[in-house]
Amino acid sequence: MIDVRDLSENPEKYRASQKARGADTSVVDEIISADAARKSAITSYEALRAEQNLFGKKVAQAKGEQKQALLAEVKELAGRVKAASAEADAALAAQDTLVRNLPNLISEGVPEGGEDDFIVLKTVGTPRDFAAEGFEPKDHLEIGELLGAIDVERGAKVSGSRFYFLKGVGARLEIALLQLAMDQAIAAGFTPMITPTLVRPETMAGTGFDVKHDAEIYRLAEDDLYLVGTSEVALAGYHGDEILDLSDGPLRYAGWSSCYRREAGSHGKDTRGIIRVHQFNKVEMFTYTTVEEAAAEHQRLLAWEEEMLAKVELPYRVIDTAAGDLGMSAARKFDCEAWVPTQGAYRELTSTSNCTTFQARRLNIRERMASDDGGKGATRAVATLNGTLATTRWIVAILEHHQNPDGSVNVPAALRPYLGGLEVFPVL
RNA sequence: GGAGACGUGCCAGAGCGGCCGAAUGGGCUUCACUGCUAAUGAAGUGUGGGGCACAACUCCACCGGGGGUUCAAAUCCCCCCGUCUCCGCCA
Repeated sequence: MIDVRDLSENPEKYRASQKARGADTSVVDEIISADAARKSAITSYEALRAEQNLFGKKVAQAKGEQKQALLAEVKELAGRVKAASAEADAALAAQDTLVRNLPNLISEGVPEGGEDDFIVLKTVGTPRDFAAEGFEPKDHLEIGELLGAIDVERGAKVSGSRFYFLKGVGARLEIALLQLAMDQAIAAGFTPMITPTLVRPETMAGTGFDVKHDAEIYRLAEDDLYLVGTSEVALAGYHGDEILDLSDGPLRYAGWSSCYRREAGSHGKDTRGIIRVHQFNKVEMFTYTTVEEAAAEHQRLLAWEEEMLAKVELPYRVIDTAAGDLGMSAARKFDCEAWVPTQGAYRELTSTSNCTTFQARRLNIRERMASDDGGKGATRAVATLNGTLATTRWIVAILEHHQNPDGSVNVPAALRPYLGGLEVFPVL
């Protein structure tokens, strides 16, 4: 949720942001007028209420006939108070709906345009030249089957399309990868967390997902619970309705969880293998910090993602996502995309977003400010950020990039300690 | 799933439907006293929003959340959420 006061004072800024997203700019003015309506409704309610309170005191003190007379008089006032209260509630709800649907203000420097208008910030490593090596690379599914690592047929049999089994070295690789990620996060000072994967609608909504309309979300209507697409949701909700002390620096959590996505709008896309699946595992970094620190923390999260990519020895590039392709809650987003040889393309392996105060406002997460006189200072919304450290999809790039002509796969050195020293995944 | 108890400020814990934003104790902050610490004494100590000079003062909202009854609700009624105890069931 954005800051309505800031919006009222700097509407141009928000119009520009909406325009950059390719979204409707008129909602900005709608919010401003809704805010004015809200204020005037509340003011008249409060005035009436004050009058009623004053009357109430008189009623309490009066006796007998006098009391009866006062009661008759105040009854009429009570009716007006009730009407004013209803009006104020309606105005508040109207404004709230508008504000909740307005995406976050994009940061300065975010590229304009849509999905294809990202800017490549850098490219690290070089894709392997399989032609020069004299063999045709196999895709991750073919390799996965040769290694007995991935079984999508039985995944489909048991659960449907886009489900799979990781088996043998496939299962081991996933565990190793996530452990490596977790250990890196812990070394960097993150608190490791295993999070709930079913959350309440308020938590989902607070994180910036539209519980009612988002086609990506699995719902358990019977229980009014929602399967998370990332542990970010649970980690953002973790400190909901709390006042944090950030005087010792940011609060950093590394969440390990399964993630669930309906992939409703992606029929026919990435249907082969495990690039795009309904369920996968992920280690996610999540930071609560101050608004001033948020941009620097965003760079740190990106650096940690790159550190992880370096450990598994993959060539990748970093992109700065264009405004039109940002999610509801992100003010800026960087993705790391690894080279997938058989696709001849870079594919997203990590994504880190700076959500500024957007989630914190919805979830009511504030920090205590220092005060001059040693007492308690005021509070204000914190900034939240998130970033991927490893996911099941990484297996795709690892298998393809580190493959040998016979289909066996070399294990990156950093993963070996987690695999009992195994250096090669052999063909069965 | 069944039965019951409870949910108040940083914590503990009171609170006849009006004088309760809320007793009391602890904690915390400031001051005083003390060679230091401790102890003691005094004062202060919720959050958000509005008026106003972001002062004094004052108004509104908030006693798990949401509705309702009433001139008036922390206090009565209903629903939901949560915690605890007992029973059942299943890991």
